[in-house]
Parts: sequence; structure tokens; C-alpha cells
Amino acid sequence: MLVEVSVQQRNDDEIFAALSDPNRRAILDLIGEHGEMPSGDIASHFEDVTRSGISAHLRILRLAGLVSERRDGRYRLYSITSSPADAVVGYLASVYRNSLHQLTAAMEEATAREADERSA
Amino acid sequence: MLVEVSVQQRNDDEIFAALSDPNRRAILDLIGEHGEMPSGDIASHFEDVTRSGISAHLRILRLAGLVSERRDGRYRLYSITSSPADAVVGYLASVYRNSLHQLTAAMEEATAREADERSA
DNA sequence: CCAACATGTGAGTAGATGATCACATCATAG
DNA sequence: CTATGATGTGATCATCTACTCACATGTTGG
Repeated sequence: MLVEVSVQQRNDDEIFAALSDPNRRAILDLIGEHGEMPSGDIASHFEDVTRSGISAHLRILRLAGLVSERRDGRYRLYSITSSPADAVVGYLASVYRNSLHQLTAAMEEATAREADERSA
Repeated sequence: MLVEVSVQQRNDDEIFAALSDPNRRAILDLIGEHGEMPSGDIASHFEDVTRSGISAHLRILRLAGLVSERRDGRYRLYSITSSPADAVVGYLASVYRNSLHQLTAAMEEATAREADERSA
């Protein structure tokens, strides 16, 4: 069990470190909105970072398990991986255990808003 | 609206940056578990970081709005602030909109587990 | 096979960051 | 008031990190 915790801890490190960079969060936003997309397309949305930089970011996101890569010919298509979010939510749930209701309220609101947008 | 978004963005930057450091997350864990506690008590739980270092970490957590400070005599008591977690959950909900159900499931499970532990 | 394309990678660099030490501040007990 | 305790802060330093550039790798069309 202790080992599991320690492994989980290291995974947390990678995930939070990956999320700490604004450009990486922007990449996640982009992929989340457009769905699966190739590295080059992602890079073309960034004026201040070269393709190389984006490639490095994608590597970090991939190693953290936040995105997954699929090769199609000369393209590498990136998409959002959903499971790691559980780790983040789990962490928050543990720290904010005394105000979990606020978290669930936020989640429910977000879910409702999403459902609303979907039906619109 | 754009201004609001930009402000929110900057707040996100601070929050995610604050959460990116393992020691700061450990501090949050500690405060979350013990409830309100003074700076020195927090520092005494860390072998590899001096009191000064912990103090600097607390400053970052405070500026990010993740903890709040209350002065009582010569002590400064720190406690968890709950609202900023909403920002994190909101961000995750936006990126993982296509698998929100997984997030809510994780939240519900966490809530249930907590309620279970509470009644035990 | 070869040229053009899509992308990852290694070297190198400027800037951010986490840590310490020494010191400043402020509260309190005597 | 003065010594002690609790804590924050400025200077400094080593390390990490997010870039860029040049190059390597693998793919496809002709």
C-alpha cells in the first residue's frame, strides 16, 4: 500500500508539473476543443513558441498521461486522456475534504452547464 | 468579459504554479488534515526544508488564495481556503468536457468514501 | 530512389525558482 | 524595557526549465 501511495505521489508530481505551464494548459484547451489533432496544427496556434517547443510540451503532457498519441502516416495525432483528471480531483478531494460539498456543487454546475451547451 | 477571462487566467496561473511544488502540496495536505496550524508547526514536519523555506511556500500559497492567514499573538495560523479549488475543477471540467461523467463519478466516489470515513 | 513534409531530439542559453543564511519585525513573559 | 520566541524578508546561489536552432528520423508522392 505504501508503495502504491508512493507511485501515486510520483504520478501526481508529473501531472501537476505538466499542468503548471500556461502553454501546456493552452494545448490541453485546444485539443479539448478541437478533438484529436496533429502536432503541427497545435503549434500553428502559438505565435510565441516554435514547433520544437510545442513538441517538447507534448512530450511532457504525454509522459504525464494527460494526452495520448496516435501515429497516422507522417502525422502524430494527439488527443485528451481522461483518466488522469481523476488523480487531480482525488487530490483536491483529499485536501478539501472539509468542504467537499463545494467541490461537488462546482462539478454539478459544470456538468449542467455542459449539458445545456450540448442541447443548445 | 475578456478582461474577466484574463483575470481568471492569471489566477489560474498562480493556483497551478502554487500546486506544482510537491512541498507546497504536502503543506496543503498537512493543513487539510490538522486544520488551522501555525507556521512553525508546519515547518517542523519537514526535514529537508528550513523554516524560511516553508515561510516562502506559505506566502505563495497565500497569494494564490489557497490558504488564509490569521494572526494570533506571535503566531500566524494558516488554514485551507476552499474556493480556489473551484477554479481547478472548473478548468478540468472545461478540458475534459467530453468525459465529464468520469469526473463526476470520481467526485461522487470521493464524496461517498469521505462520508463513509466520517461515520466510521 | 529522391525531394518535400511532419515531427522528435540534443546542445546551448536566459530566466525562473527553491533553498539557505543572516537579519528585521513584532508579540509576550518577566 | 529587555530577552526570548515566532515569523517574514533580502541577498545569494545552484538547479530546473522553457525556449530556440540545427539536425535526425521516418513518411509519402512522383
